Amino acid sequence: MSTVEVVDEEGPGRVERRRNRKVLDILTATADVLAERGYHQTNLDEIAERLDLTKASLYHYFPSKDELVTACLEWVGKLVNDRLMATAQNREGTASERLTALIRVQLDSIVREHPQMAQLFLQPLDWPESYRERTKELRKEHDEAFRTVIRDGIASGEFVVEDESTAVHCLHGAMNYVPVWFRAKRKKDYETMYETTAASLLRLFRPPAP
Amino acid sequence: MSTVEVVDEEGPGRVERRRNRKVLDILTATADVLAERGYHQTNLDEIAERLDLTKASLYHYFPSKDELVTACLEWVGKLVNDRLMATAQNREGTASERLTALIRVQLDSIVREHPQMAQLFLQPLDWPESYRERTKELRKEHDEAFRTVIRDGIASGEFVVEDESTAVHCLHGAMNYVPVWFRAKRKKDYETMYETTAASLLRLFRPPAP
Amino acid sequence: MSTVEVVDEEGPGRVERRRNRKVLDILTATADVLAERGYHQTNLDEIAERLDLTKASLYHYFPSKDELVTACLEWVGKLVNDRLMATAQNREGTASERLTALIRVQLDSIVREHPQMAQLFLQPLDWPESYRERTKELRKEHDEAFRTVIRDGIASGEFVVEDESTAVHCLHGAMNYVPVWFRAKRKKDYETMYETTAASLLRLFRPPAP
Amino acid sequence: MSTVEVVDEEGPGRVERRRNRKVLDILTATADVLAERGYHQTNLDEIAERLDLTKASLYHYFPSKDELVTACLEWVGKLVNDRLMATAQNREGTASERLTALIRVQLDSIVREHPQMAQLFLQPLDWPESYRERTKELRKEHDEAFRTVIRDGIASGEFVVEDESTAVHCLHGAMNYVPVWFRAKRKKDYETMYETTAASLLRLFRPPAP
DNA sequence: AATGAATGAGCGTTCATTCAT
DNA sequence: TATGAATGAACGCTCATTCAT
Repeated sequence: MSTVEVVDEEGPGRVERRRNRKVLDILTATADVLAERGYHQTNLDEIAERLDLTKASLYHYFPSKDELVTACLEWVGKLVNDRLMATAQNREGTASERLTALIRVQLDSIVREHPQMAQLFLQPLDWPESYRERTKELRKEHDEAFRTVIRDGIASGEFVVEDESTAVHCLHGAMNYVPVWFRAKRKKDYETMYETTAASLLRLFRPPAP
Repeated sequence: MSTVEVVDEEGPGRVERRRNRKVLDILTATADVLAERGYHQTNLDEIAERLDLTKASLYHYFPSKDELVTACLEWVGKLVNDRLMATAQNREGTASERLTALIRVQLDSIVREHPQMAQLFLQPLDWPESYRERTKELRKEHDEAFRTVIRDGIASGEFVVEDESTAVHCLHGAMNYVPVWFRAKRKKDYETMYETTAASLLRLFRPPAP
Repeated sequence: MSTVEVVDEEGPGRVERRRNRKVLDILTATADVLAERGYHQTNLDEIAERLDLTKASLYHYFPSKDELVTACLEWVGKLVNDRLMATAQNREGTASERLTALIRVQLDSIVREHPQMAQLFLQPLDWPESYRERTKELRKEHDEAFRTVIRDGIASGEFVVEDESTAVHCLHGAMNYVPVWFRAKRKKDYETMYETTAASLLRLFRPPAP
Repeated sequence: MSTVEVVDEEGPGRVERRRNRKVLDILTATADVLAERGYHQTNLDEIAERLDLTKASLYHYFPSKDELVTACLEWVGKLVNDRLMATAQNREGTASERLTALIRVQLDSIVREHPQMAQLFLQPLDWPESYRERTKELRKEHDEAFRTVIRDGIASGEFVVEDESTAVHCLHGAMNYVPVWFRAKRKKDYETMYETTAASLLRLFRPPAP
């Protein structure tokens, strides 16, 4: 029962496709509720209700609340990581341009697409311990996407940091905090925020004035 | 029952002093449990047990769990804000030196003194809505401590930012994220981390190389 | 839908034979799970899984869990009763020899062949009331097999009892208790246990020393 | 929180006495429901209802259903064992008289006083594994009460058995089965049944006629 | 005949809150 | 002031049963 594997919409049979579609629906609803209420105020009844299902039906797809939430985080995490990886591996442009692109992808993901994603990185104390382990790999991949570009920048002399890890952590902390303070009124606001925030954060890596 | 007012150890009568001392004990225990377990895994039984009290007794001092936690956050928040304010108002030294000092105070507070404080700023989704409002004032004060110095720096030309608010938010996000990734093994580690982190974050405000 | 009738492998048509074979498979699997887990820990999913079926498919053969379990008990009960009856009706040998044979058949059935059978007689309180009634006939037949021989023994003076019913109940209680305490390590152990237990229980009927 | 210790009605303070009395009430109600419905059909709501309590209130006295049931079995088991021990240690009379007394005590306990006690020894498969371990000590004590007298009888030549363990197991099996088949109509019936059953079972140990 | 999906009813457990003493 | 007792509301989870395909 591989419900926790990231879902592949291309199942062979009709039945599997139906099931996968349903799993996707459930993951989407779960992501929504998580985003609105947070983990502890997310209960299975609410998720089920949004899907016009009963709580018990969710257990046909996921064996527990924790597995459901984990699957949800892994699913969204994978989506984000894929975008980041694709962006990171594009070696055109300066390190600054590439890092800016990464920051924009990340901000777009956690602010607009999947507001709850930030939680994945913030790792609140009162989430079940299991999540930390289950999403370790995701966080590692995520980190690597950024480190790849940053190390390229350092190697080429375009970036200068006192301590790489510290700088990267500060970058992540600052990015993941954005959903807390940013509220868009118009669509244009997102773009402006991405621009300004990326410019600000780039300074963590660009050499300072003497 | 103005339990949410910050407690003043100097009450007029003997009885009130006794009560205030007890309230302080409760707040301390609450802060400890919050720091260890996080909000949702913090239950009144555990707080009471640490105080050799019963759950019911807590209700003589705080009318609800939310009030208790709020009072706790306000108490700790006040302590931090006071330290920050004192630091911010000391106008000796360059803006960089003063901002560095602020960052060190903040990191020391949320990493070493009151690990749960960071939650106050991260505002997890699944905390009761009320906290956000109740701690608004605290966050404003806190923000102002930093803004005071940063504006001085900008005014004097020592600091240069594209957007002040964005830079400040990034600073806060990065600082509050530190408890998530930093683990000290020796006492000395704190000092080193303060140093490196402050140096890193200062770049958000120092003029970049052309 | 006479699923509770004992299944006769010789159905007229091909289709019925197929069906009857399937019913037998289901009963066998049910008996296994009942024996391993006991009634309340037996769920339809587990039975279905062992048959490479789904829970829903079981409902094509039995209208409810209770009917399935009842049918299972009746099936196994019939098997045991048939063996007992055949043994009881063989009038060769002394009453002691014939009773010993019955005891061995019964022990062999409930300890080795169908460990769950004992439950049929122990009638645990928390089984649905219906079982008691549905298996009444079986218990009666079962009882009669033993009574036949015992009465013969009493009539011939070989057996002497204060109260026949009491002695028979004691016999049953003692036999059905064997699965609780007996654990075989080698095949030979069964034989030894049959021997010793039968010898012990025979005393309930043999005339005591004066 | 020693709720599982056998309750001592003599607590020092008034509060403790009140609590112990309540614990006893709960154990009694639990024993009743267990006796009527069996373990799996016993739910906390029913126990609570009989006590004019809510399910949640039970958790002030016992941390889980399993602990409650275990405590109940241990409580009743202790009562029976104490009676048995006292009877066994009285060395007056012949071994037959002493064993008869033990059998009467046991029958009285499981048929009249605590009908559910028999379950303790029958160890149904579908009870949680934990019970088997938790009540091991009780069963051992129980067994020893009988063995003491039986060994005395064997030593003095009054009893003769092929295999002591087998005989004792048969005795237990037969005794614990009594609640299944015996229904008293008048008070006198108990006495008659004790008499007849004890006489019958004694044969397991008395030397058989040659 | 077979099954995936769905569900209702039920259960054990947790916990903030209330109240009489 | 302190507390033991009690509780209602909620939640995660299980499972026999039903039904459309």
